[in-house]
Amino acid sequence: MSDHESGSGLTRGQFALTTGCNIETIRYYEKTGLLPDPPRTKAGYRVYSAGHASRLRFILRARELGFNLDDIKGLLGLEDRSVPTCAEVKARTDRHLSDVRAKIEDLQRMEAILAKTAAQCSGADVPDCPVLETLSRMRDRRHQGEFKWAL
Amino acid sequence: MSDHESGSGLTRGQFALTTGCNIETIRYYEKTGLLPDPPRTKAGYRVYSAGHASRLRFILRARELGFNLDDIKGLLGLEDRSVPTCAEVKARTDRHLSDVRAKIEDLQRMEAILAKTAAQCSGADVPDCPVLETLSRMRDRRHQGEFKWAL
DNA sequence: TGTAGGGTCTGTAGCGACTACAGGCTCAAG
DNA sequence: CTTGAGCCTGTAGTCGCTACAGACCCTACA
Repeated sequence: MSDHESGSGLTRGQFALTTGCNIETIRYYEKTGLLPDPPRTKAGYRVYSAGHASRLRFILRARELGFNLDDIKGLLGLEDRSVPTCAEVKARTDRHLSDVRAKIEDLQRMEAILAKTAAQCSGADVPDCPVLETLSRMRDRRHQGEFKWAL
Repeated sequence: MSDHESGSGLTRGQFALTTGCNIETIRYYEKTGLLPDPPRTKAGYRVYSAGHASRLRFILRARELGFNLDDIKGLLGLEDRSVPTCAEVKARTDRHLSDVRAKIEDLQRMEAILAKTAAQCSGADVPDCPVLETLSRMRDRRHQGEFKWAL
């Protein structure tokens, strides 16, 4: 780098490697305001330092726990003012936790039905199939719209 | 309807109401080939009949069990030829079932950590928070990229 | 000094499964 | 004949990335 800044700065590629985050994801987090715009070299190359790394790791861990990016902005205090209080964080976490539990329940319902019907399959090279039977006859559960998250 | 066809045809709105499916979703399923293009009145209005209804219900039930639209095309025999064999359906179902189980496990991991850390919160109006502590210090699990489905 | 190759820059499009809207047409009731 | 509801089409937005095109820059080697 003709442009080299004193010592510890990382390029985008190095930053991606050391944090284990996809290089394009980093740019996306900057665009959406989760990561601050890093300083640049004269040529316009980003230069990352330790502060960026610890914030990115925070974000990645929050994603691992299933928080969405808006939630993470809240956790980082990027929404209204500075660091949120424990009460605010707890409220957000509790909301998220109940979402997670609801998803688990939905998936367990699916799992039970799928396992039961698949177990009835002959596995033969014939068109008669218990799974298709189930899908043709299953009673409406009026849960439509509640399971949409599952894709 | 000046255009009325003999008896049992439904308009798009009626079809949406009786199947409980969003009106735009129906059009989307037609566009993507899951539902056949229905016949039209002279003015271009769609006319749905019993066959459409039972296929749409099949699709909605498969979605309730978490099958994606490609899977559903396969289940409906829209991919290669006609009705798939029991063996093919079972294979698809088993694949889907193991996806569902993997998602349940991921969510349960999240749930455990979230519940544990949220339980440590004072809930007070202070900036010190066990959740933020956890997110700042959590060990890397090297599961990055495996939980991405969860949003 | 020239050049080849890698890395970086920007903006934009694609994924899946919808959902929503704009602007126009048609239909039935009053 | 008007009014308002419903239908038509095409297109854009959602979320969290991911991938690409075309340009620029930087280093290493001949």
